[in-house]
Order: sequence, then C-alpha cells, then structure tokens
Amino acid sequence: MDLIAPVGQQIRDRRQFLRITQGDLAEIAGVSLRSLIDIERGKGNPGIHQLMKILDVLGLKIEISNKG
Amino acid sequence: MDLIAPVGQQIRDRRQFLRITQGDLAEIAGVSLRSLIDIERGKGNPGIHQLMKILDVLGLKIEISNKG
DNA sequence: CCACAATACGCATTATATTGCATATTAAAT
DNA sequence: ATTTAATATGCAATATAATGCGTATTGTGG
Repeated sequence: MDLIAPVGQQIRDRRQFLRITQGDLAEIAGVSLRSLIDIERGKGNPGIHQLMKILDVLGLKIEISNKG
Repeated sequence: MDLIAPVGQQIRDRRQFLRITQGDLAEIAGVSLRSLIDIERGKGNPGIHQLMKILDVLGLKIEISNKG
C-alpha cells in the first residue's frame, strides 16, 4: 500500500537537485526531519498540509488531473 | 489556511458531474460521509490516502508539478 | 582506515484526523 | 406546503499522524 512512494521520490529527486539536506528542507518547510524522511521513503500517510509545506519550499505543487 | 479548498471543489464538481451523492461516493471510496463532506468543504487536512481513495473512484489522480 | 555528516529507524508521547451519532439546514419532488 | 432526500455541523470516541530522542546505518572527504 505504498501509494505515496512516487510522491516521496519526486520530493527527494527535487531536493537532491537543489543540493539541500533533509535537515535543511525540513527546517525551512516547518516539518520534523523525521516526517520528511518518512515521506521521502514512501512511509506513512502524510496530510496534505504537511505535503504542501514541503512542496512549496521545493517550488512544486499538487494538481488534480484525470486518470490516464 | 484553506489550502485544500480547491481540491475539495474539484472533487465536488466531478461528483456532481457524475450525478452521485456524497453518501454513495463515500461508501464506494471507503471513507466516512463525514470525512467526504469536510474534504469537499475544504475543511481539515485529509491524509493523502484518504484523498486518493476518493479521487480513484472519481477517475482522478494527484500529480506533482512545477509551480507557475 | 578514520572522522564527520547525512540518512534512517524504534519507541514513546503528543497532536490531529477520522468516525459515528444526533440533529440541523438546505434542496428537490409531488 | 409537505414530505423526503441530501448536505451540513457539534461533539465525543477512537484511530492515526507528527514529533523528539536515542541510536544505528550509510555516505563522503581527508
């Protein structure tokens, strides 16, 4: 049931592209390092707020679209 | 702090387009009617699983994209 | 190899979402 | 206008996410 794994991967990819650590991203986004780690790893079930705080810092956003 | 209001609105729009009730959608998606109501209204902070269960039934999906 | 930084995980605590129930409000149909 | 369905809200109970701490593992530069 690893529904958010792809989302976590995208977050990680983008973070690494920007060359910032999990610790820094977590602090800037205002979430715990622990939470960010879990999200990147596709663990758990983050709230949409939590997710948006992180995406915001990375210059990303959530979109709803039709399924292929 | 109504971050998910637009998401809720999209869910509602799509549901109404499909002419199903909140009760039916909630049941099919496997979430409580109460939760669906709150999400459509932009209240609270649903988990991504919760959200995906609903989007799935509606033939919608979450995408991560660059911010404009 | 060694030291240091970054990432990861188990566990307990705290914060918050989810749910059900009762009840209210709103909308639709006859 | 009356009845019935649909949508909405307050509240209490339960489930689950978020966090912090300690520690382990992995990665990286000297």
